[in-house]
Formats: sequence, structure tokens, C-alpha cells
Amino acid sequence: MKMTVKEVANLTGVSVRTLHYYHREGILIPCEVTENKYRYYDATNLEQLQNILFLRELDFSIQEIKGILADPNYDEMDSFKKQRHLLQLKRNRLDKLIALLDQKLQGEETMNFKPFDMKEIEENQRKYQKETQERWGNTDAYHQSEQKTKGYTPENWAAIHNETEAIYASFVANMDKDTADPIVQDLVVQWQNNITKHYYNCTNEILAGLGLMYVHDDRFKENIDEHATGLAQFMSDAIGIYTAK
Amino acid sequence: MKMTVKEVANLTGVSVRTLHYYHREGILIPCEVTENKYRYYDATNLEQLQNILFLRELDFSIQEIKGILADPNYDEMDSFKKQRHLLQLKRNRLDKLIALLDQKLQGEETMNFKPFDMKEIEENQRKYQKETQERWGNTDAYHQSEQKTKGYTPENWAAIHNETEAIYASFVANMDKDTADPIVQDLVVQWQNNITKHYYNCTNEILAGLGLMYVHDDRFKENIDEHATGLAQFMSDAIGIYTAK
DNA sequence: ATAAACTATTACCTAAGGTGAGTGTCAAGG
DNA sequence: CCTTGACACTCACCTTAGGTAATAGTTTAT
Repeated sequence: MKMTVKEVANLTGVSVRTLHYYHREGILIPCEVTENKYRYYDATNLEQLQNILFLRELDFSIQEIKGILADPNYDEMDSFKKQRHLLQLKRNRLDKLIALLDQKLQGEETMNFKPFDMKEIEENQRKYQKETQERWGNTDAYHQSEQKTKGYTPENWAAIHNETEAIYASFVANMDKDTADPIVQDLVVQWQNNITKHYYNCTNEILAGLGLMYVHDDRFKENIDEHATGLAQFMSDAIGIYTAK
Repeated sequence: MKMTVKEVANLTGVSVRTLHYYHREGILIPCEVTENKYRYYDATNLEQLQNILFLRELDFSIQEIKGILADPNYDEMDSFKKQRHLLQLKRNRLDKLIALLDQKLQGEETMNFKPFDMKEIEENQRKYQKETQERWGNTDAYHQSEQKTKGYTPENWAAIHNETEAIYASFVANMDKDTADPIVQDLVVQWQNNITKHYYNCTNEILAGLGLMYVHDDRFKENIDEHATGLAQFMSDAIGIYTAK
């Protein structure tokens, strides 16, 4: 069920250009990019796109959307609830504007500007964002990551992806060894460097935190275990030993 | 009841920069601009601003808003009715999005993109615009005017205003003469040239149409008669004689 | 084999203001 | 009369979320 850009565009109503843009911005990365740079999208991509459209509807900027969706503790249902609330606020605002218009249709000379006000909505948007940022725990890391990833091109993303996958592969290839084995410990260092290089300064403390998340956060765990069952636990253990020193 | 930019900004929630911008774009011209370029707004300006905010809410561009508000046959009540309809469409759309979100909250895996669709709303916006453009009668003139006035700066507007007022004053000064008097007829020519120079190619046919509007369209009539009671009729008659030749 | 219909990248363009620098103006209090 | 803080002005550059070519490679169907 791979879909081309055009097919996605037709199905969803977003333009091809927008898909290109979302790719470059790193908020919707096609499941497959062939050698000749053709983009192909799958069902997961479509779901992500739907999420993006919801957030866009709520007037979040693309950068903000990136932050929300990249949140390691992102809770879809919780997010939907907040989105619902924001949509309701917007509807209330429209209701007030319609009411004001009705007054004017009655011939009332009303000089009212409150219905145009966006303060309440903006306040809730900020609240939403603040919560996700707090969940990132380390705001410094979050901001660094935001800054760094801002300018990444699709080529950059592809390179990062390859590099990351290579380290994953090495981990898988050494899963029979002890987690304290120097080879495995070196992979942990590579992993840490990879994060620092591409996202944010990954200190030992943060690395320790990540190690714990890899087993306790299902989103992370599932992702990692796709490379090999048990990999998440293995990496987490290896990181634990490394950071304990 | 003159208000400064800041006061208007505080009252309406619109930024000072936006007021500057609306001035330069010619969609909200302060009732008074002092020698040192300070802007002062009155109640009429506020009403106009409210209209602008309504139209902005409906996603009309500033240029489109200019076209709508400059429509010589602009009917406020009719406009409100259409605005109401558009706002309702927007609300319906929000309702659908909320419903979709509710489905997702129920855990349904729905891959629906229709609620994001803007086609219906855009279609109605086009309909709205088309109607006002048609009322301009001469679409060529409308477009010329749109193009020309696009680049006008506040200084341009002030100059045009002065020039126009000067002709009005001359008309007033000669209201005791016959409308066929060469002096009056020359003012008609100046009037025609003024329009051609600043707005669009004002042919004799169009001028004749304007002459009729000056007495039949209350918006025009009131505006003109502010300079002197009976001026609208006087100008209309003079134009009638000129274009009859 | 060729045309139609895709795909890609690059690069420039837009709307509706935001932001900041530098400067002029006004009202109030000392 | 002077100063000071709040306000006013313009100028000029910046931003977002893509739109719109132009140019060129690819796929697919005939």
C-alpha cells in the first residue's frame, strides 16, 4: 500500500509542494525514499499527516508541531483531548462572532470588539505547548535539538537515518556478547556521540535517562525492538553499565 | 472623540503596526492626520475597522477587503448576511473536525480527510467576491483601480485626497452658475481626469454612470453633500450635460 | 520508441504584519 | 523652562507556509 506524492495529495487534499515541505522540515518523512528520490508513503505516514492537519488547524506553527510530535512521551489520546478543547474554544469564538453579526443584522449599533479576541485561545495553545516541553524534561536539550534540526535537508535526514541504523545493526550483531563487553560499551559511546552530533549535547545524565526510557516508554521500546526483539532491553542495560561508571 | 493609534489598539485588540499597515493599504484611513503625521481615529473609523475584522475573519485578503469595502453599491446588511453564512460554514467545518476527533477518542481508526477540506468555504468566498465585482459593473475599471491603488503610499493618498477636495471646493464655489457654464463643465473634465489618473480609465460612459450614482446611491450622495447640500445633484446634472454631448 | 504523466530540485515570490533602530512630539511634574 | 517617560513616526529588514515557474530525470502505456 505504498502511495506516491500525488496519490497522497489527492487523497488528503494537501498539495504536493506541502508534502515536500513537510519532508524537508522533518515532520512527515516518507516511509521510503528510493534512489531516484521518489517519496513513498504508507498508512503510518497518513496517520501522522492527519495528526499534523489537526495541529495545523489549531494554528500551531510547523516548528511547534515538530516539537509536539517529537515529544518522547507523546500521548495520542491526551493530545486529542486537548485538541478537542482547543477546537471547542474556536467554535465558541465563532458563535460569538455570529451572535455579534446577528445583533448588527437587527440594526443594533454595537461597537464590540471582544468576539475578535484571540487571547483565550492563544493562552490554551501556550498551555498545550508548555506541557509538551516540560515532558521533554530537559528544556536545554529540547531547544538545542530544535535549533539543530531546523536547517536539516532531506539529505541530512537520510544521512542521519543511515548512521543511526548502522549503529543499531552493530548492536544487533553483538547482542550475544555481554553488555559490559568493550565492543558493546563502545557502541554506547557511538550512540551518545550520534545524538550529540545531530540533536543536542547528550550528557551522561541524559543518556542514563534515555536508557531508562528505552524500556519503560512503549513508544521507544516498540521502535527499537523492531530491529530485534530484546534490543531495547539490551541497549538499556549497556547504557546503564556505561553511565554507572 | 478622537483616538490615537494606541487607544484604538487597546480598544480593539489590533496592533499599532496593523493600523499603520491598514492605512498604507488604504483600507482604514484615519479621519485626521496631523501635520506631524499623527493618526487620529473617530467612531466611523472604528465601524470600518469592525467591518474589516469581520472580513479578515472570513479569510479575505486585504486586497479583497479593499475591493469589497470600496464597492460603490456596498450594502452593509446584505454583506452581513453573507458573512453570517460564511461563518456558519466555518462552524460546521469545526463541528465535523470535533466529531472526527471524538471518533478517534473512541479508539476508532478512521482515516478520514474530508473534514479538513476547505472547498465549500472557498467556493462561497469566491461567490461573495464575484458578486461585489459584478456590482462594480465594469470589471476592467475595477481591476485597473485595484492595480493602481495597490502601490499607493499614505502620501499618495493624502495628495489624492487634497486634489479631490480642491475640485469639490471649486464645484461648491460655482454652484450659483448654470451646470452648462463652461467653468462648471471644465470642472467635470478635471473630475474625470482625476479619476482616470488615480483609479481607472474613466470613459464618458462610466462617468455618466457615476453621475447617476451620485444622486441615486445614498452612500455617494451623503458623502458628496457633506461639502454642500445639493452638491451631489449639481455635479450629477453637470456630468449629465457633459456626457450628453 | 515515444508521449503523457509523473517525479525531482532549485530558486525566486508572496501576504500580513513583527521587530528593532533611530528620531520626533507631547503632557506632566519639578 | 527643563526634563523625562510615554507615545508617535518612518525605514528597513525578517518571518511563515507554502505557490509558482523552470528545468530535468523517470515511469508507464501504448
